[in-house]
Amino acid sequence: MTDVTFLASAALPVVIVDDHSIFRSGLRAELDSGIDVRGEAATVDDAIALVIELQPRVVLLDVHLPGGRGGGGAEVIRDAAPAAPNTLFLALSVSDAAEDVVSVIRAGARGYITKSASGAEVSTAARRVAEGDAVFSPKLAGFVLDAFGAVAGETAIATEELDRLSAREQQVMRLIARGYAYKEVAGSLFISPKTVETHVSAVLRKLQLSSRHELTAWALERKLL
Amino acid sequence: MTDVTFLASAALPVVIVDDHSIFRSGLRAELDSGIDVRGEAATVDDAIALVIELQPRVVLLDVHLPGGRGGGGAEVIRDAAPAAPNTLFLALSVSDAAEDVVSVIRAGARGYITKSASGAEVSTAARRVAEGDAVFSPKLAGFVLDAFGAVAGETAIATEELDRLSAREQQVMRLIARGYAYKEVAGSLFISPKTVETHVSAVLRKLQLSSRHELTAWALERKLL
DNA sequence: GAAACCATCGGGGATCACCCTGATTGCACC
DNA sequence: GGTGCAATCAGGGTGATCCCCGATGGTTTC
Repeated sequence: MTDVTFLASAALPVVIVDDHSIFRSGLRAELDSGIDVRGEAATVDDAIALVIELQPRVVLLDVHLPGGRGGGGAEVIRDAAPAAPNTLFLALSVSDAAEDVVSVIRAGARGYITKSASGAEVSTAARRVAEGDAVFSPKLAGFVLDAFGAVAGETAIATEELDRLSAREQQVMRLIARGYAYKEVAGSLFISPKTVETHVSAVLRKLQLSSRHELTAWALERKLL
Repeated sequence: MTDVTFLASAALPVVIVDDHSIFRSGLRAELDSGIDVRGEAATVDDAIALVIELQPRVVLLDVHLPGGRGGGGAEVIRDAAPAAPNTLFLALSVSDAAEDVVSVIRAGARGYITKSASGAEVSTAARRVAEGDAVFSPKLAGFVLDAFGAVAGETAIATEELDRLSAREQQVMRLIARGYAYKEVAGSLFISPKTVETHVSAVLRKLQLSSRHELTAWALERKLL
């Protein structure tokens, strides 16, 4: 999609949600001609009703909002999105605190920019969200990418301590760490509970742990489960 | 930062890395005047050397590349980035496979767009990367956001369930999840082991867990320890 | 072929974990 | 002033956990 087809297409219908009326009117004035502000709301409840009524393409959504059940912008997304399937949400906030970003992104926002952005930048961001893009302020980009990298790269590596356990001991260890009782482990490995006991003792001794609870924590830390 | 100051600033110095010469020349021709292509490379080794030599602001980097140790674009980032601290990498690829995206993002790329993008789109993406933004194609935006939500959201959800526990119960829960025995918890909180038992029972019931092992796993998953 | 593991099994016993049914105090809400 | 909840504690019980002591047979290693 090129800029030409873009400018030639109809203006982008948006709704502004923010509890500060001065900010709303400033934003309305600063947005460029490619953005068509269809409505405004100042509280969680008003915003939900307005979004469902107007079905805008994009909602410019403040993160901190009064009303509703105190969920702020995230609550608006959760409640309005099911009834507005073609609406996308772009979070606007003065804050770049991790918990704010997390809550709205999890709720389904397609972007997050700070209020220090200019009208032109917000306009561009709204269009990009409408195109399906994810938009983040420079400050947050690194944060999001780090989190993404963390979830994508969780492949635990070699553990020298693990090598000290025999194959059977490792097998028993994994089951014990998952919380299975001696009897259950015995049943699933077709051996006696007493044998399981012996293996567990060996595992605890070799790993210098003192209980199966520590074993669970040990295994979880190393992502062995 | 407005568009005006942007256009007024010097052209953005970039390097193109791709093993297809036709694509390189097409990209060079299609990029707008705000982009200054300083050089091109076709292999991993050439790319590393060129990036270190020219220190461009942005590298337009193909994901699949011959040469090096077979690491493709990710290898270029890993080897060149330490010696080019002010250089940012924007991945370009025909593929939108998860593993390709993951490898270059983990290596440190600040964006990932598919080769179906127009020259204007690549130009804009390069400028946005230079500003510190994270750029993703629409197709990938959802993928990245999902992954982000997955890793970042558990802390948010945990608080909801956590609120169902009284202050004292949370206190006991943390100690139990760390593997302390009833007696130890009792000693450190100056209450009777029997009271600890009562609290633990309440915690397990409220969280719908059946043993302290599950509690340990529950707490670790939510990074409460 | 002895030494060093590994895997298998058992008895006995001390402690721990978990559940049940109680109880008391204090605090807040209506 | 009753109703509810959080926090404290107790008795009694069942089963699980963990350690001690053993044992047998198999493989690998030197």
